[in-house]
Amino acid sequence: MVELDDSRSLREEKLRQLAALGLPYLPNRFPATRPSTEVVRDFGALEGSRVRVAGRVMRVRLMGKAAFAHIQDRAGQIQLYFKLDVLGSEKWEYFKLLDAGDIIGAEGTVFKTRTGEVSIGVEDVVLLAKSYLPLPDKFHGLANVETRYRQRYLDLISNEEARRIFEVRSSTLRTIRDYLNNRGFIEVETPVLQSLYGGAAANPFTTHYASLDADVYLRIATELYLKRLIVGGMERVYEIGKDFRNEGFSWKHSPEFTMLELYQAYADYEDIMALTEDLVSTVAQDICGTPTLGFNGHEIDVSPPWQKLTVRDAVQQYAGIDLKTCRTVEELTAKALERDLELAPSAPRGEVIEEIVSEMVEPNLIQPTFLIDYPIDFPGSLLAKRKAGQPDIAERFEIYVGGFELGNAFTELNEPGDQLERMEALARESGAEVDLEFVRALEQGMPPTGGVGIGIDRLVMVLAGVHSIRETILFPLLRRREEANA
RNA sequence: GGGGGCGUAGCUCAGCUGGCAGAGCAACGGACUUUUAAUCCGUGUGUCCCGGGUUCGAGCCCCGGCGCCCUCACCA
Repeated sequence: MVELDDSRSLREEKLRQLAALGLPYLPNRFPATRPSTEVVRDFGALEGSRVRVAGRVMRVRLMGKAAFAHIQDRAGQIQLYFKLDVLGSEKWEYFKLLDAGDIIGAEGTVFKTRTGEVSIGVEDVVLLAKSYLPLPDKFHGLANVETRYRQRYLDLISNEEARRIFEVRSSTLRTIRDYLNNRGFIEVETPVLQSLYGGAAANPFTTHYASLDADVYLRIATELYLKRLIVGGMERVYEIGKDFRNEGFSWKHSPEFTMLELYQAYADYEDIMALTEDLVSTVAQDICGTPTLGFNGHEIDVSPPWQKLTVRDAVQQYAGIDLKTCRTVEELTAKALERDLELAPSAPRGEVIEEIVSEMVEPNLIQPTFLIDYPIDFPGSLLAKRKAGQPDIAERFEIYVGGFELGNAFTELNEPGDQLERMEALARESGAEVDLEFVRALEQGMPPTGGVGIGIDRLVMVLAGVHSIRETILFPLLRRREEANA
């Protein structure tokens, strides 16, 4: 009947033929539909009654004068049964001009087939949107990683696993918000474009604001602004938003990622540990129905309480080095080099410890662990308060699950003098600019405060059991590419 | 940025030692009124990522490039 070379013009021709039948097609709306899974779930009540559904045609099995098709909607799939006798010859012709991939609306009677599948005996069908392009393999789905990311819609259409991951992500965000909102936290939004960046150690993305003729940065953290809000009396604040770090991609790093940061006044890092383990286990229970998660070949139990391990004990346990007796950089560096660690020749003590921890400790922290009490000169402790009576220890913890870092937290440094000194020292070493306005906010008086930052993408990785951060990001950044599709 | 791997039909993938470009699904034509990875009969898939080179002959070998994946490095 139709003899055209490519599938697109074939489908265009089918649409013309369908239009020529004079029946309704491509309406602007198709209201009052039920989700597919609701029809299946409520079969007992719906059997024999008329329902309307809509979705994408995924597979068609044409058998002469009858046909089965599955449509997919946001909830799942349902089978439709088309029969010449029921539809009448005109509508039957209309149906036969539809293609796999088309979006259709259907109305009909709920019944169960001989093999027991809840289905809809279609009495009326309408084309809602034409698909001019073929679907990926109906059995294998779409496997090509690059295509899955560049054309994520195809991934979502054809791979149930992709839909599942992003449902987990959505539920994670919703559960976290519910949890925090119920505990008196308020959600805020702080600037993404900043004229001075800070709050973490990372290279920023730089852009230019024409109106001010000034370079501005995409934020690398929300910390310094959220603490200003604590100074302002908000007491319990959180932000869930994108941070941007101009660094390499890896299975656990994305240049653009989502971070939860929360701050609670009158709390210290012990309180924040309790909050964190309760939050994460609540989210896991809510989303997965269990505190036991499969991740990267491990069974991870996020039920509280989590193991607490000081950096000193961890280094003793996993590297066999006693930080208490081994006090000079030279001694420590020698021991690290004995263990085949790579170190810059003049690395300061804090960096040597960091190298030991990241190489020999972290990969072993599979079950949820609070690694606590960092040496004050350990990189990343700039904004952490000193432990009472132990000025060389920062009240800081990092969360490890499955051998990788999930979050970082402090009893927040609220002494402006100490903060300024430490920022100035860092500025001398690394050239980082001191955020004097932040220090001035501390001078106004910040209550004792605990705070934590949790990588949402990484949390979703653990909750969904996927090993690549890109799997948790709908549209991961890819190099631009010429699309040569005709 | 370094190292390794991959790129073949719309999709999933084979392709041997360099010798006519392959299969399944999808598509198209036909049969079939409860199928479900429907089945049966028939048809065609193509910038083998791009550009050079070697060769009588390149999907395969060599050089250069592009893209993706893994890994290392970077990551107060």
